[in-house]
Amino acid sequence: MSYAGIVVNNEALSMDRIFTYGIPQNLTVSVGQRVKVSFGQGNKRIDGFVMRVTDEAPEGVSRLKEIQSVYPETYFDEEQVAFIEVLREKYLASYLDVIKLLIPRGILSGMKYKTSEKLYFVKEAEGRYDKDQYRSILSYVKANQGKLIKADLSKAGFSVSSVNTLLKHGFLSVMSENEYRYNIEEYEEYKARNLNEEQLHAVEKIKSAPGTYLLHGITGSGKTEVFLELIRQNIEKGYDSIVLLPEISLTPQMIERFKGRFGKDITIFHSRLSDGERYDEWHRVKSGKVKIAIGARSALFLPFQNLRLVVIDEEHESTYKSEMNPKYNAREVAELMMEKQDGQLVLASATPSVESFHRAEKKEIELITLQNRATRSVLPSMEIVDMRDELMSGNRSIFSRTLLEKMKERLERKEQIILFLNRRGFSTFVSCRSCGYVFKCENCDISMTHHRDNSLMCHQCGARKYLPKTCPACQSKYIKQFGTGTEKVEESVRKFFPDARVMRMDRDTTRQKNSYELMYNDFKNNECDILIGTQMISKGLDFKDVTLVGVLAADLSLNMPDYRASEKTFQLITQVAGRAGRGDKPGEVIIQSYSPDNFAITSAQSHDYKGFYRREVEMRQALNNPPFSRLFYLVFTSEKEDLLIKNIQSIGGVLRKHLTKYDNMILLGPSPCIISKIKNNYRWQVLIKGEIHDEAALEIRNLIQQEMKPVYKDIKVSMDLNPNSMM
DNA sequence: AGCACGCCGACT
DNA sequence: GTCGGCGTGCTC
Repeated sequence: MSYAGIVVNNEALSMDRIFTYGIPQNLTVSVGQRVKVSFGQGNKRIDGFVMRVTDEAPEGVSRLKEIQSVYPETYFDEEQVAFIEVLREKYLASYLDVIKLLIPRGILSGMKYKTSEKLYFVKEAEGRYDKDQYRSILSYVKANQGKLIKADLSKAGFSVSSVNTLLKHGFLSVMSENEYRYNIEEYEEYKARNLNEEQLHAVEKIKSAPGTYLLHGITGSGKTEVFLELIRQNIEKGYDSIVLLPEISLTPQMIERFKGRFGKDITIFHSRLSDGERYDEWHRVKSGKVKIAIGARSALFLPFQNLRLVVIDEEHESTYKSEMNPKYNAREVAELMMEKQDGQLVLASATPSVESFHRAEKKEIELITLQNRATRSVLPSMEIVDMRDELMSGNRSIFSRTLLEKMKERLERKEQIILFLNRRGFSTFVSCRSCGYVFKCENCDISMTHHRDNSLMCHQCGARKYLPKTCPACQSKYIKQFGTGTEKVEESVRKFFPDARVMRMDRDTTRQKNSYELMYNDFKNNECDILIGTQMISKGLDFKDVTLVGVLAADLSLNMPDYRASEKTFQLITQVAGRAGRGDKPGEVIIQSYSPDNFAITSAQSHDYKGFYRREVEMRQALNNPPFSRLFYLVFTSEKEDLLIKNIQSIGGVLRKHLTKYDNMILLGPSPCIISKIKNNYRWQVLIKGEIHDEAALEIRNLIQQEMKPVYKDIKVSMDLNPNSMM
């Protein structure tokens, strides 16, 4: 008898292991297949996935059960089992979590192909069927062999019962065909452009050897053309390619470009697809019909057979890190995949992450630079406006006088304006309106958060102090809590320029399926003068008439309680500035700030990535932040606040003791999370910082699971290595 | 997670 | 005696 090692579809923590089932004589079972088994005392019928098949009987198993049935499809092969194991350990996830990445969503709920019954002509009318109505149907079907279904004939005015008669007597036949639900919209051909010398050099370099490359190209330097050429060459060799983009960059414009170049042998894979569409795209890849995938992070797991190229555009974007289990980072996973395949991973950005650039400096990955704009347009001129001066001169509005003046000018000249305000979800900080002083934690270099009892608290280490009545730096009384959103901007713009056509683009206004495209087209067709938006407008948009970009509050991202606040600010300003002056007319950017001397802002102003990077990396090193350390972020949640606090304190003690066995690993907290309660669940956090290698993280995970066993029903734990955000 | 087993108190 | 309430432990 053969045996199968099976991961069962049960989310429970203690079920995360491999169970052995017997394979009955009448079934053929192989690795990667989905099977039905009975499980537990109740013999509940559940699905499982085959991880291995052996002839050796399992040891120490008293009651061996047999597999009941097998599904036809195979979701992974033996090689990928090792990959599943690696991801499971690296991201502290379960088998099931990882397997779910590899199978299209909707599979577990039994998704099926959508089939359609296509009609075929068989023979000419004869005998008592030789009548006009039959002959016309037959000739119509003959002319459209295999293209029509009954509904089409009905629409064309034929009688469906006559069609049925012809089918019944063998004049017509039907064949059911799988119908793919992918997007078959029309697209214009996007011709290959001649690459300039820099671009050619980049292509040559990348294709010369397998490995990871960091493609650092200023905005407008034509990185996309480099990808397109690499993909073309890859296809020529019969290999597959994946291009990952942040969700917000999957603009119609970008999709047009890829489809226009490579036709329909491409899949666009993102979160807006329905389960059915996702299922179909997955099968198109699986069956080898598709050689290229463009998509968000999850596209990385499409079942390509010969994947040799992965491009991660805007590699600095945080969306490549999953917030859900497994909390994987697409950059790391892609690298693992390409190492195994001897393929190439291209990380591309105008503003590379500090982490990636640091790796390039250490020669772990190869740096390739594109220094010139591909088109003849020049980089926009950048001006910083000190908002403290505005306040002193009695201007309390969101707009500086300079910006207002420039806006007026553009409106008169019928040029377009983009106003950017990075009001992302949660953010509160306290700052002095007169001198720009921001209350920060002395230990952590992050902004302190204002609490209702009028205290300031550091949510990283738990330090607390009272909010003084006057600014510690300049004694002014103008201490204010900040918070302005795009809606308020829209209102102000309408007040200042009642005749201007204004559009606001953020998560609230683009919720509906086509709203993004509609707004995009309106703006493109000059049916709008001023576009106000969040991150969403910071990248990918290419409008030739935009000559002014206003960054309303550069400080918003700068004062986030996050060690990457400066990095994010530099990236955002640079990206959004890149929207200006893409056509013939030169662009101008106004950056409004209360801390105009901050190096993140001044470096962005002078288009100086290297300068920014140098300063930032020094600070990271001084504070032992990544990339010089790793962070391990643990969040404990419970509805029972007192139970949570009691347990978190003891966990804190146990952890602190455990960490003494490592050098250079410190524990911050326990402290309440920045968002201290979500949906009636109280949240406390612990942050471990230091040289946390994967094994140490696993050990810590196991220790915590052990410690939390008695209260596992009441307290949930989330663990994230190298988290994106710590809220 | 879900189910069975088993130990204990309350009640016919 | 016996019904059921929940704590404990196992699931190939």
